[in-house]
Amino acid sequence: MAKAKNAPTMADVAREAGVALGTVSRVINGQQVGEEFRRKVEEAIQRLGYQYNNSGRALRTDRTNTIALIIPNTINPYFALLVHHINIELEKRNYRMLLCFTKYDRDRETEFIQMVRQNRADGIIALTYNPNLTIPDDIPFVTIDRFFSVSVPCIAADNFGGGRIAAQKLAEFGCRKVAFLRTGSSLTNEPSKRKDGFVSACVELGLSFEVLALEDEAPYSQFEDFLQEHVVDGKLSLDGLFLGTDMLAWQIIQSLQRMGFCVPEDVQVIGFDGIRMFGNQSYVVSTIVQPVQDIAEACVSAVLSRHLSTIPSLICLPVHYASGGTTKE
Amino acid sequence: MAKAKNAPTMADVAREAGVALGTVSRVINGQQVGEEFRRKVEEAIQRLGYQYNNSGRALRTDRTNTIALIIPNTINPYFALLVHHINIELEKRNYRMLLCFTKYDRDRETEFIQMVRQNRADGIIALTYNPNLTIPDDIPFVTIDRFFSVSVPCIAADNFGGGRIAAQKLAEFGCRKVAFLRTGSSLTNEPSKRKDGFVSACVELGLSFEVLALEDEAPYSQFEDFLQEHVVDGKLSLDGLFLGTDMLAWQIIQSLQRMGFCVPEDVQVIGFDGIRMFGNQSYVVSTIVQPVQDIAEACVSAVLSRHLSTIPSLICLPVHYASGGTTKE
DNA sequence: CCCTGCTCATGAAACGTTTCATGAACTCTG
DNA sequence: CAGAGTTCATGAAACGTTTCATGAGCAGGG
Repeated sequence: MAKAKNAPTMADVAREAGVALGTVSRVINGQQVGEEFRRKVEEAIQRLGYQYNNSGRALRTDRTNTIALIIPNTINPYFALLVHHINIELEKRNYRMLLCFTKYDRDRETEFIQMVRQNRADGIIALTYNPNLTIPDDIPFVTIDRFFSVSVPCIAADNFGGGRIAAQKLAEFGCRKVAFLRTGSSLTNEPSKRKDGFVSACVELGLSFEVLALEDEAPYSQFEDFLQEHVVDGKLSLDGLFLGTDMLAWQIIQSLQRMGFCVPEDVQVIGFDGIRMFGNQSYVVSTIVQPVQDIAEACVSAVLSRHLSTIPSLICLPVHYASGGTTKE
Repeated sequence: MAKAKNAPTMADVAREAGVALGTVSRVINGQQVGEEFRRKVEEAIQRLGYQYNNSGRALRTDRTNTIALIIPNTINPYFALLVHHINIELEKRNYRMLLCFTKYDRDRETEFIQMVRQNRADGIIALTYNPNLTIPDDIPFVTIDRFFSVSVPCIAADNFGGGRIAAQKLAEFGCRKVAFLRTGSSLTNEPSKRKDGFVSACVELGLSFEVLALEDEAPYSQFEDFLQEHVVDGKLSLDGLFLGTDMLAWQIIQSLQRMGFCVPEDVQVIGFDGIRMFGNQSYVVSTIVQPVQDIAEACVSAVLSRHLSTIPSLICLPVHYASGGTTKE
């Protein structure tokens, strides 16, 4: 069966090279070692085909070079993008990723933190859906898009600014009556600022606006009901919509089309996230693009920072608008 | 700083409970232990807030309960789906996932195997793009969609059957002149059987067909050239297309629309994979759906199997057709 | 009552690293 | 040339588990 049972160890290398165990360790870790000793050790490593064993190091140092990422899933393209870039960023720094899918289940989030503790990960990056989550104080903890307290760094896009941009764009397109729709109203989270920014810009721009914020568990049909309520004489009384996410924007566009309305002719629709078809194609809908790569970078440097407490408790990264949508005809 | 330095260990628990170290271990691992001892140990664990430490166990047993997944990225929705289901499947069995993104880079694949070795993962599941990859013989190794040799289990969808279904569907739709387009011709991989199945069914059904198999690195423009060559008198001389992947199908549909053709009125298009918009919406294109969940399950049970050599060297799982596409209008 | 066999807790060794105190071999300074 | 300082290899201890040989305690059979 698999695993060669008597894989050579540092002790074997030391014996082969005729040096002390500690010397081998220092060669491997690139520390100060005399030229001749280094050569002897390296040759011995070659001869024996020695393979470094991280388990030993983890036990001794209590550091695993692993960071846990807690996230609902990898199916939503925004999450998939986050996972991708965080992994790349970790890899750059020689860290591994321990991936935990919560499927939006709050109990699982708690269980995962426990599991992470037992696996001695060196830190946690979490995109959580439990506003009452108990943040561990024994492991460096960084959140994405969720502000818990000043002692827990939160990395987010500039949601407020994004909301403003959305309103400005709708105004540019000539919209006069707009609405903001989203789920997740129960969370005191950063994304809820999308609404705030949107509203503030609508006021400044003199746009008439409405806001529909549903609970997380609200059925999608409630959005359709909202649309129906705004149909008068076969016409939609709204000419611009800003949705909390691209996924919602996509669904709304489908609904509008089923109802016989054309996007963007009858009504402009803007989403949030910056999802692209297959990653490298055009944007799925017109959208406020999140700087996923920068977010990933910020999360990783924050969680790996030696002095977590010196990290700002809220880091906002700039967003931008991009037009998209499947080409009509 | 983070980590509480003197976290209690099994030895502390043993002392607190007044029992031997080994007894604590057996309680924790659910082995035969007297009732009274078990109770004492459990109470001590509670009192001390003891946390199990996996590093110690990994060192001692040389098993980490971790499986590495080597895959190009998580941005392509098909890969994202695989990652998701494999993770879920591993979690069921109390295993963790070590995720390695190759970005289609062959050297990275090799480097990852080395890294996995050092991290002592218990096995590897790989979707590789290097047909010359050296498969390690010291770690259980299972591939997705790539057949290497009889001693390396390969899990795949029934690509041949899928190709047949595609041809049958096109025939049902009334197509007479069809084509199969794909990249990746250089790999002697399972997906290339999509062509074989398609061709065999075309022959049986009396469809006239063409095949365009491009190298991996071929620019997308070559597909557009192919389409252009088949325009005669402003009409497309093909009425059905089968694409190697949904991504390609999606791109082709965009191209066709730009060229002024309607899908499916002018030409039927079928992809392969079963990608859905945001995971739970309708299929992006009409497609042959891969049983991702079953593939994940098969990969995990294979790689965790105690007797890898008894696993069939090729496992094919059934596919099915699903119609999709963004609703026209 | 002795012996055998069983159940089950004990204590110690082992896994492969890192790290630290020790000291050998030099070099420099006055 | 003696003493102080520097560089660098050594040997051993420690990290937190699992596992194994040992033996204590007890029940049953003759």
